[in-house]
Amino acid sequence: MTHSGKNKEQISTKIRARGRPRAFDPAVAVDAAQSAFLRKGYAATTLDDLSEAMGINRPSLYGAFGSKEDLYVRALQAYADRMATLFAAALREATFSKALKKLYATALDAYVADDGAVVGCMVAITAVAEAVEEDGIRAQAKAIMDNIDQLVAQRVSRAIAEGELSGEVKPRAFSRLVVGMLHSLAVRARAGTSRKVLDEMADDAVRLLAHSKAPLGPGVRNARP
Amino acid sequence: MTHSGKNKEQISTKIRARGRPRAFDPAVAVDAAQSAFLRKGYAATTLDDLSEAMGINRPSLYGAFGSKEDLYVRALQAYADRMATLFAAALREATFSKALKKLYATALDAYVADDGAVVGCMVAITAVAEAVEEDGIRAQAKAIMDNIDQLVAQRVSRAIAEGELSGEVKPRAFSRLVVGMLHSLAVRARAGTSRKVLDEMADDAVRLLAHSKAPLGPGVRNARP
DNA sequence: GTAATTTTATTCTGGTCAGTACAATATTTG
DNA sequence: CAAATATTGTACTGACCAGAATAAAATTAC
Repeated sequence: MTHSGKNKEQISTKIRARGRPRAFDPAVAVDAAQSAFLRKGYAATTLDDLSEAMGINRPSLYGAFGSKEDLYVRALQAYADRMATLFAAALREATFSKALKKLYATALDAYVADDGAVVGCMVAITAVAEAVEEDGIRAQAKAIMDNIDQLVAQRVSRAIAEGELSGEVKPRAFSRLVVGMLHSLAVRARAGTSRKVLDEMADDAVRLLAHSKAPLGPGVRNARP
Repeated sequence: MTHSGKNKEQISTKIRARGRPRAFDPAVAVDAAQSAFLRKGYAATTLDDLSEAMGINRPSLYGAFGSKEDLYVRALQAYADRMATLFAAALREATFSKALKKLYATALDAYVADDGAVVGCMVAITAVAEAVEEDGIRAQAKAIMDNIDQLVAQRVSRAIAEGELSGEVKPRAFSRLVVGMLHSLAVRARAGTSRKVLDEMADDAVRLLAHSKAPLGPGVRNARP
C-alpha cells in the first residue's frame, strides 16, 4: 500500500517556497513510473499502478506531472537519456569490436533484469507499440531511435578513420544495422529468450558486424570483396 | 456502424445444423480483429473497436470466440500463419541473396501498408509489448518467433550446402541475425521510418548477411577470415 | 497568531471497460 | 404448425478507468 510519509532527505536544499513542501522527489518518482510503464506499456498501466509504484496519491501525481500521458512522455525521455548515457560509455572502448560487445552487453543488462525478469526496451517495444494511435509518442520514439543511430554512427566513423572498417562503409547505414541488433535483442528478451542465448546472439552480431568486409550504404553496388 | 446483414455466401455448404444460422464467417471476422489488434495492441483495443471492425455484436463475438483474450490468441496465430506462409514462399528464391532480399521486401510490404499507414509486426511489437503481464501471450509470441527462426535456419542450411555460406556457419545462430533484421524493420516501420529508408536498410542487411565471411555460431572463436 | 499558499489524503465523478441477460429472429426437426 | 435450437440485437451489469472536488496539513509571509 501507499506510504507517503514525509521524506525531508529528498527535499532540495534550495530556499523553500511557501506552502506545504512536496513530500517526494519528482525525479525519483519519474523513475518509478518508468519502471511501471516499462512492464505493462502505457495503456495497460493504471493510475493505481502508478500511484503505488511512485508512492504518491493521484492529486500529487497530477500536481507534479499534469496527466498520465505527460508523465509517460517524461518517463520515456528519462529512460532514453539513461540508456543513451550508458551506450555512449560503452562505445568508448578502444576497438570497434570491443565497443560493439560492450554496447550489446550493456543493453542486455538493461533488457534482462538481475532476477531474470524480462522487460526489453521501453522505446523499441512499449512506446513503439503505442505509436500507431499516439502521434506524439511515435514522434518521440522515432527521435530517440534516431539519436541512438547517430550515436552509433559516430563510433562507426571512428572505426572507419582508424582502419577498422572499410572506407566504403556509410556510417549511418552501418549504424542502423548495429542498432537493429539492439532492437532484436530487446524483442527477444521480452519474449522470454534466455540470457545465454541472447549473449550468444550478441557475440554473433559483433562477429558479423565488426569483421564485415561488406561495403554498406545506399549507392554501393553489390560488389564482392 | 454495425451492418450485420445475412451473408449466405459466407456460410459453409456443409449440411446446416438446426438453429439460427451464423451471419458471419469466423475466419473473416478473426482477420478483421487481427487488424484492429495490430493497430492498437491488445489492451488498448476495446470491444467496441472489435465489434465495429468485425461487423458483429458482442454476444456474437463471445459466442464464436469465448473472450477478448481468446480472440486475440486466435488473431495472433492467424497473423503468424499468414506471415510464415509468405516468408516460406520468399525463401524459395534460387540464391541466398535473393531469398533474403525477397524476405525483407515481403516483410516491409506487410509492415508498411500501401497507403503509407505504418503498423509493424503484430508478433514482434504488439504481442511482445503485452508479454510481461501475459504469460500465455509471451509463450505464444516466443513459439511463433522460434518458428520463424527455424524456417530461416532451414534456408541457411541450404545456402551452406550450396556453398553460398561458409560451412562454419551455425544455421540457427545465423538465422537469428537474419530474423533480427526483421525485428528492427518492424520496430522502425511502426516508429515512422520511411519506406525508402527501410528499403535501404534491407538492402544493407542483405549485403552484410549474404556476403558475410564471418563464421558464426556458439563455439566459433574470433578467427579473422 | 492569522493569512496566504502549496501540497496531500480521502472521496467521489462521469465515462468506459469486458462481459452478460433477455427477448427476438431464423433456421431445422417432428 | 409448434417445438427445439442456435444466433443475433438491444439493453444492461458490476468493475474499473482517468481525472477532479474538497478538506486537511504544512509550510512561509506579514
